[in-house]
Amino acid sequence: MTDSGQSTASAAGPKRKDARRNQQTLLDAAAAVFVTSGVEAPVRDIAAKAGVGMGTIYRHFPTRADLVIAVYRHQVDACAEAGPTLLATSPSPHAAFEQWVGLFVDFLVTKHGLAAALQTDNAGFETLHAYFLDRLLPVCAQLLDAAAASGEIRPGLDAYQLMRGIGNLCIGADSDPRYDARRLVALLVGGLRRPS
Amino acid sequence: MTDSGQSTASAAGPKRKDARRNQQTLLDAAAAVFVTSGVEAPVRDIAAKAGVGMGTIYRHFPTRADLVIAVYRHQVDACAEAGPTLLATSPSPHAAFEQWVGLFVDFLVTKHGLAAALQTDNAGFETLHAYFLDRLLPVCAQLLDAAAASGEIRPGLDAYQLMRGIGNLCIGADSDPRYDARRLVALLVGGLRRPS
DNA sequence: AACAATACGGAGCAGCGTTCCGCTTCGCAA
DNA sequence: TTGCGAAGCGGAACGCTGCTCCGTATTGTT
Repeated sequence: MTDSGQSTASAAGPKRKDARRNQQTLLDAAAAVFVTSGVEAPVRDIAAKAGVGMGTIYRHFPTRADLVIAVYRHQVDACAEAGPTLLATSPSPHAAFEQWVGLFVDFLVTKHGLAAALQTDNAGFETLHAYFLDRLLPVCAQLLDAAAASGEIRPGLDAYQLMRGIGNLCIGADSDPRYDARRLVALLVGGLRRPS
Repeated sequence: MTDSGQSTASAAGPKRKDARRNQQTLLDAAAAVFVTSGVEAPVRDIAAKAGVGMGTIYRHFPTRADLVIAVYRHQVDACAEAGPTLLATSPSPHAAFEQWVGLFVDFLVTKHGLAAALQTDNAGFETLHAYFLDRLLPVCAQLLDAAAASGEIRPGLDAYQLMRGIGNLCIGADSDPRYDARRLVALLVGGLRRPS
């Protein structure tokens, strides 16, 4: 269930050349449409933008969630890999933790509708939710544990809840200038700080 | 635009008796369906449960949001009225504020899918969003200001962002036992506390 | 050049919110 | 009681989704 390269866009790509080309075209089109219309843009729009039929899209990406994952995979991976790096290069675990949270929030906030799609109740996007969790939860947990171990924050909140909370706070952060998700997330993680 | 009794279920109800009866039947059916299937339940289900046609539902409640508002109006009003009361009876403004937040969170968390529906990006529910804001934002602002004036919390976060943050944190709180919205909200408002 | 294997396109299905209009029911007036 | 306009009703129908299915076209191998 945690495999990669089978149900989601396979790593090497299909065998035939036209198929590989279409897959890339689709990824580019999807990325473009996601920027303008959000992650929940109609599949037909993406197919039209790519100049392919509906069948093609679903053959390459069995589910809309798979397409979203494929489009953002690199950035999610980058975010995951930034965790250990920050932990190694930051003056304190807490600083690393806060920087990583900032990275995560920036990512979510700049992807129109992604945070909302991540919520489980959104039908058809469970795979997306699961992917983010698989990829980022261990990283978040590591940072959180390190910060707790260094005594800079109160322990007792698990990484899962923290990530869900942060994700939730990012919902609708675009499309509402009065709402500043970064600030609220800062407040939330500020609430974790140990009252020294 | 802030009137009541016209576009949403009118206070006195329609003139004919059958219409008034149907309106009540619809409210009861909707309330029941919301409990079992959530706020985003298909309109057809509600009509079926009430034993009326689609036309009837849309004549009484021009929009699904109007129906949701009508169903929860009493509870929202109660929450709004609790604000001043708490402020008058609590030992400190900050205590009143925290109690009110607790009330608000309890309300949201126990209504399956309501918090999610409140987000603006959810098409067709803008009216719902607006109603909650109209009704609760002044109350929240009053409590927040009082708590800030008493020096118990840091000023600088407006009530709008706070309410949106709380609402967001409540999304998906049901249907996920691992997620405790109350706790995260407590953390968030805890982050507001003045470091005395 | 022939032929599997593979991929493609888009019509079609089911489920949603919402609209529309012919028919029914209500309640008043005669 | 009866007549009748107005108010209300039901559900077929529309447009929009995500997703499936299969006849047709493309590919690359023999």
